[in-house]
Amino acid sequence: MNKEEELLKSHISRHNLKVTKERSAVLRAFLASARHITAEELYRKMKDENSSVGLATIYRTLNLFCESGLAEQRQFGDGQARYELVYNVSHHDHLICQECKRIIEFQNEEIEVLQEKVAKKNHFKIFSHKLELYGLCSDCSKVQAETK
Amino acid sequence: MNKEEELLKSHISRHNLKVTKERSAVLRAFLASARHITAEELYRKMKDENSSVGLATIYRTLNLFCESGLAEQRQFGDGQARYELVYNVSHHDHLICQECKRIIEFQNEEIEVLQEKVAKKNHFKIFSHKLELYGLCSDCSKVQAETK
DNA sequence: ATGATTATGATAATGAATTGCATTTAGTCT
DNA sequence: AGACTAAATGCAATTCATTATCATAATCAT
Ligand SMILES: [Mn+2]
Ligand SMILES: [Mn+2]
Ligand SMILES: [Zn+2]
Ligand SMILES: [Zn+2]
Repeated sequence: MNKEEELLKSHISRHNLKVTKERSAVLRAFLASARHITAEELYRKMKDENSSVGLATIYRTLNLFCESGLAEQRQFGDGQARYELVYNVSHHDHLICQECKRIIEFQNEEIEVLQEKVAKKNHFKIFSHKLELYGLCSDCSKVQAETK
Repeated sequence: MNKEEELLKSHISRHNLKVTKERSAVLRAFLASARHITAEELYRKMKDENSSVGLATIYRTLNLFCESGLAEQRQFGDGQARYELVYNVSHHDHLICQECKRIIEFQNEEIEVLQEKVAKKNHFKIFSHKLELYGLCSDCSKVQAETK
């Protein structure tokens, strides 16, 4: 049993929930898929692999992952929630290419410190934050330069 | 005719659109309302002031404002788009109180510079960004401290 | 194994936002 | 001013992601 499975099961037992084959299957598929996956994408992926779990259950299970601290939901502005593993993954923010939809992760401790400074100045207590940089990745910048 | 009206009318004529009483009314109401208003809120406000414009037109007009560079849309995670005047308003980011929903604006040039640095390191070209700090404002922190 | 409780799948419902369409309006050209 | 054309409006219908409902099935403590 891997760390992620352990975390989920501990959350499940702590809340009088039940371990089901669907939940295990969704966890397996989730851990095996690319970061920042949508519910619909995960649903299709599982269907393609002949392990069909209802879409409603995918949504329910992804929410469960978030409640357990295993995953977090992201909104990158395209109207679909994306989910990513955050357990045993260090905090990071995102660069989002508006052309190819690529998502690049980055960490910047200086920015984090400055955020706290801003909060302090405003007597504000930060619980979470969202920093997203939208634009063009290097590949797409090149293409655009060539085209014109 | 104020600056905002001028900007909008210039966009309108440049795109062979038309100045209508509805658009003028929405602009007036928008400029007179609090920052970060939702379409629904603006709709209600106008209805209350006996200047009823259809909700679809409110949406269409707010989109027009965004296209003209007068306003920008924000998503603060509650599932409803908010709009704010950005013409002749300097760039800023937001602190959002999860308790009372208050929105505090701040500017931090250091963070902006660091964002560019991150982008450069990743050969990324930034077109826009979103920095939101979620938590408790000073008032709500106080209440929470007293309650427990 | 039983039984209480939780989970699932299928489908309906929700809610913000957009769209189609018949009608109205704005702006331009006589 | 009147006529014409393109654009705008209101209303209802539609879309799309997500959640809720509910009958049935599965889990798990006893
Ligand atoms: Mn990430
Ligand atoms: Mn603002
Ligand atoms: Zn790209
Ligand atoms: Zn507050």
